[in-house]
Amino acid sequence: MISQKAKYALRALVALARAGDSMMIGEISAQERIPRKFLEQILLELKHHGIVMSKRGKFGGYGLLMPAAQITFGQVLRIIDGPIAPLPCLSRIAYRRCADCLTEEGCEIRRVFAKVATSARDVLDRTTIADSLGRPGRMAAESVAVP
Amino acid sequence: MISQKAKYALRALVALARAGDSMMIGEISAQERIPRKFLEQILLELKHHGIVMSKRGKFGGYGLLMPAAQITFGQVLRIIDGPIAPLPCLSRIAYRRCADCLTEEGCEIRRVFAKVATSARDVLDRTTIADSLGRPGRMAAESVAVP
DNA sequence: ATCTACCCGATCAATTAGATAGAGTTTCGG
DNA sequence: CCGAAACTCTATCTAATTGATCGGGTAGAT
Repeated sequence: MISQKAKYALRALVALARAGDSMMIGEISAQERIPRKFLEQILLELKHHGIVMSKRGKFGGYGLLMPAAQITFGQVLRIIDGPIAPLPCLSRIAYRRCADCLTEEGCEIRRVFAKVATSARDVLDRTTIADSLGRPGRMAAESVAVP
Repeated sequence: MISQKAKYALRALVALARAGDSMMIGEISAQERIPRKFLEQILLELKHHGIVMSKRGKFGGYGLLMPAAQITFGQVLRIIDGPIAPLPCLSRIAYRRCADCLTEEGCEIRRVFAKVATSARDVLDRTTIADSLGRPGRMAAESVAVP
């Protein structure tokens, strides 16, 4: 399960992408039904990671810092929830050896979950906020296809 | 991330499958480096779900109740960790509507994670304990293939 | 009888999730 | 310059979950 926080972060980014320009925290909060103060934290975190930018003061607000077609779900999930990998010994951003595992190559569990991790990353690192906005059909790879 | 508990459960089952017959908790615990009392809980839970059986008294122990080729990773994970789905609204065993989501069909987040869930289940529900025991190569689907 | 090994409920410490609070800082209109 | 609006940041809180331990209970073999 992904955290509620990550879901909120993705929803906020989708809202910003759909709006096409900057929005105030209050607007996003109301439109997406996200607790306002919680959303503040989330957007701040996304800002610190260079995903969004903000303008302070009256008529301030948040806007995307990168094109929506360059922000992947994987990127956002890693910022908010940490590793996507189902086991610490399979994480690329926060690898940790399993303390109770003798040899990594011989680990049956690891072998199976490596496949799960690969296919999850396949989807999450290829799907962008812009992709998710489109009609239910085609996403990622197919988005560049010729009609 | 799957829980430590689920990892222990899978490791215990793999150990039982490899051994080919029943083992005492103490043996599994020592061989797999799993805290003994914690392992008791886990095996008990697996027993309640019909995955393993036990014999009490002197020379007692645990054994697989189903052939290792019929116990899937998905099955074990659902017993120990609950739903595999990354969102409650995508779970088959514990569906819950997202409280903050207006329409399920229009939810961009859901659409993307539905793909992740499908590919995770593809692996986890097709891979059995027996599969994981084999040589690093071939698993699941391919195991019935003609040479 | 009694030793062994499983059965099972209670408890516990540490961490995390989800959220709220509040003081501070920047920016603008007038 | 003033003050309202809006973002910034750190601290704190509560409930739930995780990972684990404890201590007795009960069945079975000798």
